[in-house]
Amino acid sequence: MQYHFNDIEAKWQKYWAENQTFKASNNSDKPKYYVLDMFPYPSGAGLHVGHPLGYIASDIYARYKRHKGFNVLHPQGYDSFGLPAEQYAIQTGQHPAITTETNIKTYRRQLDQIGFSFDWSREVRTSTPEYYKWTQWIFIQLFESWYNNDSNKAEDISTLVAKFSAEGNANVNAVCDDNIESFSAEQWNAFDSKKQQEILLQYRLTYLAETEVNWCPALGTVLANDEIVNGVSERGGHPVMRKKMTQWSMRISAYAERLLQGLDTIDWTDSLKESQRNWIGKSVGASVTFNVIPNVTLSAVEESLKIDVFTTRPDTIFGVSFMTLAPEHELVQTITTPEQKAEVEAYVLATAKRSERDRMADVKTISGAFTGAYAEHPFSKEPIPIWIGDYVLAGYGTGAVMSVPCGDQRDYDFAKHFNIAIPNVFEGADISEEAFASKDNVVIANSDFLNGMNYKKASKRAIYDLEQMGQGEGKTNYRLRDAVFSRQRYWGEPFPVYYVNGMPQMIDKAHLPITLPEVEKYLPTETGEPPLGRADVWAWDTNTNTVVPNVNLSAVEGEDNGIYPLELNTMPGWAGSSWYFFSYMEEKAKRGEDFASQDALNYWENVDLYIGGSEHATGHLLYSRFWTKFLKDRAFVGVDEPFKKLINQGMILGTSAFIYREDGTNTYLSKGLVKDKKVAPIHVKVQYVNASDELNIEDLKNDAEFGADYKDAEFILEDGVYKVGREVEKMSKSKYNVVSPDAICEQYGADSLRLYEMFLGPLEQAKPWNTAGITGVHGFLKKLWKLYVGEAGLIVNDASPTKDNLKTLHKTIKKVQEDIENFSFNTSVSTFMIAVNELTAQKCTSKAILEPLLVLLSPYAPHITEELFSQLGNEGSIATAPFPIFEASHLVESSKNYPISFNGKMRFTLELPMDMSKDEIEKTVMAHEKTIAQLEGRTPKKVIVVPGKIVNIVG
RNA sequence: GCUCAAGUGGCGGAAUUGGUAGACGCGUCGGAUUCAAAAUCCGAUUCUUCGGAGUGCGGGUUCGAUUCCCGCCUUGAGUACCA
Repeated sequence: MQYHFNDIEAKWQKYWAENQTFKASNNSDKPKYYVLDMFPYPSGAGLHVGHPLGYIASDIYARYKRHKGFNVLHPQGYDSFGLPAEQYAIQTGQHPAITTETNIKTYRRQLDQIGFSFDWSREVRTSTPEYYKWTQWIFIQLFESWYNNDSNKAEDISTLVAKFSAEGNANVNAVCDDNIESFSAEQWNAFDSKKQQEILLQYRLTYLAETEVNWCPALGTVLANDEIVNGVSERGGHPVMRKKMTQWSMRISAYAERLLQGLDTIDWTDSLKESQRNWIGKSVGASVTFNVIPNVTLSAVEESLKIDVFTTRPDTIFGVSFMTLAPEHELVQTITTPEQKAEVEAYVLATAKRSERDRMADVKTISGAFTGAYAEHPFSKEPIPIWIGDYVLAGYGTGAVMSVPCGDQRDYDFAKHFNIAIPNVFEGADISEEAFASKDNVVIANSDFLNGMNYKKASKRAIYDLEQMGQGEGKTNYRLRDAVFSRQRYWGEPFPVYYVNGMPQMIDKAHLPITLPEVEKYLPTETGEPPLGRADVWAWDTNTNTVVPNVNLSAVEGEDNGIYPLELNTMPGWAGSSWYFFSYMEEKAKRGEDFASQDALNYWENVDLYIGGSEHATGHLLYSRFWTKFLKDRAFVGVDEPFKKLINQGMILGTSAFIYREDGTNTYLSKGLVKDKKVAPIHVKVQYVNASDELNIEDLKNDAEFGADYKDAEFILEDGVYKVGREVEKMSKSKYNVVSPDAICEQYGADSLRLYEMFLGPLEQAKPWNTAGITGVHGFLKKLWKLYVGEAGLIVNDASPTKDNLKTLHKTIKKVQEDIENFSFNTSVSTFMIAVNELTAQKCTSKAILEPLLVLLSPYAPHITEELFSQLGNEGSIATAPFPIFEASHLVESSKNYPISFNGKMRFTLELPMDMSKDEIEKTVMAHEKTIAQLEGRTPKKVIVVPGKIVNIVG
């Protein structure tokens, strides 16, 4: 009987679906284990062999945990809101919901054929109203919350209102907007409703603000910082510029410290934690206030102008010889003297013209201008010239720095360039060539009361004195900015928000979801409003609590018919993906009444193992942590971190193939003939190239898409064949190097694909795909089959296992278990190959060996093992069979070479039985030592055995 | 520039706490089977001037280093005028 993998795989996939083999239960005596993949965006191109890598790894782990007696939750779903579907809709007019549905069908078919043990009863799609109802609900919860620094958590906005009406805002310690005016309880209670709403908005965890955003004209939308790569949009590579817009923002900065601290409690890779740490960018220092010295211009405007700066080096405050403001700083116009006005204005204009990208690319050129104004040093009272310079960024800190040229290289370069004094405040430091930027081995000098102190002591003292004078305070700064939450797109979650007198109002939970309206086109309106502005029905009727046509909006000023405009923006891609892992905790059919049932949340807690790409380090993974912490603060969930352990699978790369067209001709040269000739390398589809890099010219000429281009082309062969060039690149449709899992499954089977993807190399490493190698693992599966099934059928019997059989089995159990727990799936594939080769050589037919071997292999190759398991006479799925227990006694070898050392010096090795105890080894070696000592005419020395290592003889 | 990860045959990659480097697979070569091929099976395969040399390069620790330490080089990823 042959190994008919296609039949076997189809049979068992059907069996699993019909029997709901992998359906997880929300109550069980078994311990729980939650294994999650980052859910895919269902793109039109379908899956290529790179996509399932992480899914295969997590599936192996999930199946292993089931064998180990865990109640495993292993769900899958789709991140189905997104830009590609919308862009496709703009081009074709096809509704994104329809393309998304089509794409999901393709994905589902492709996932099913690989044999994953997903519990599909819990599927999530972020674009369905049943799901985004709760995304909208979470948004409302954020709106209804503020961050109390005293309790260090988010609280209901009502506690803030209570404080305001009882004592005003003087004692409120909240994370909020800058420059909030202070008011008393009396004032608060006297404010009208609109004023109160405006103030509260400055405290809410999601708030409307006029912010400078990254505007992408080509995409017609704003982008978050993590959606921009090298100054262009991550999707499409379009230019991005700065623009002021009123946008919803998420006050993630409130959680900066907890997001940082939380990293110590989770099992993620160091590099990923490091990325998040850098992104959060904590720096500890002080804010220092400099008073501007009044001059001709200023006296007319304001007497007591102040400039706040942030510094990490308050210890060097006596080294300040100038100040630098960002050209965009709000005080620049005010403080500039008439003599300097022309120069400063020219400089500000020149900087504004340069794009963000130019400014980033050009860090070498030093430029700036003197404002003519001076500030007073808080301690020495010396006048300090105030400059502007584009090396100071408006967006970080206060947009102003105290420049200490002796201690900061950029200040140093600036001072040298403009001939500003560089006072040295470090004892023994040479600053003739460059600044002394180290914080270690610092002794402060020329600094009055700070002299002789180190960095730590001087900083502390400087801060203390500044605080006493009211000229500054200790301060921690974070790079993490609040996240813009509005997108000018159609295919996203609508906000549950309408506006009364320009103030946002939340729609009550009872009336959610607010579903996406139909629009004719998916482009922004002619007046520049987001696509939702095209909807005929997009206003909120507070009388009926329904969405109604916009035409009913009150037209006459002062009239109020209770119908108001709805928010036109939609939420960003990361909204739905920031909480989907909680939604899986309940079956689709049982969702609805609550965002997730408390029982389910309490049972599953958080994700035990999360597998996905590292490209989400500062996006999805940070936002999910933020929302989880928020939901925990408001007692909606019980956990502080969403993902306990995280593994980043490496990318599978494609091997592109090139043909070489000689310049100016229609002639293509085989690779070896190119030499010095001028040629243009052109990608060709990899399916037309065999394992020896030989091109099938006929197939290429018959290609439906490009065949015509080559009809009249001449191909110059070498040794009778056309050889292509090869290059390893990212697998991508545009590089024609995509290998589809469908073809692999058809030709070799899903089990071969699964084994081969694992065999390719370490999970976390990037590695090139090479289809030729799959014959190795496919051959292994055939050998495995032949070990169980002969010409006439099953050849497994009840023969008792030999010592060698047992040794092979138990060494395999040990290795495979270790490998799975360490996520080194590649080496266990080798282990299986060795085991099957050994058992074949041993002519093993014993069921006592061959049945446990199937269980070991079943996470990797679930179909063939199910089939053989069933042929061995077992009822039900192998998935629930217990993992075999390792017995060390079977591995005892007859002897081993022990290195013997004298006083740490290696002298000889001694062959001793493997199972000898420590005492016995010592005794045996001692006997040898006595003999040697007698020959060498000395007294014998003491023998010490270091277990597993070497035998030491000391004296 | 900074941070992190990694450098081992023709290729993908193995090597417990430092203990016989190159497991396993691909490819290549040779053989068996076959009229022939596919498929299958068996053997060889780091280099070598046959002395040895060898895990990016140069040092160090050790009886012993792919593994630990120091200094370089290269590649990949992330980040960037962060005060």
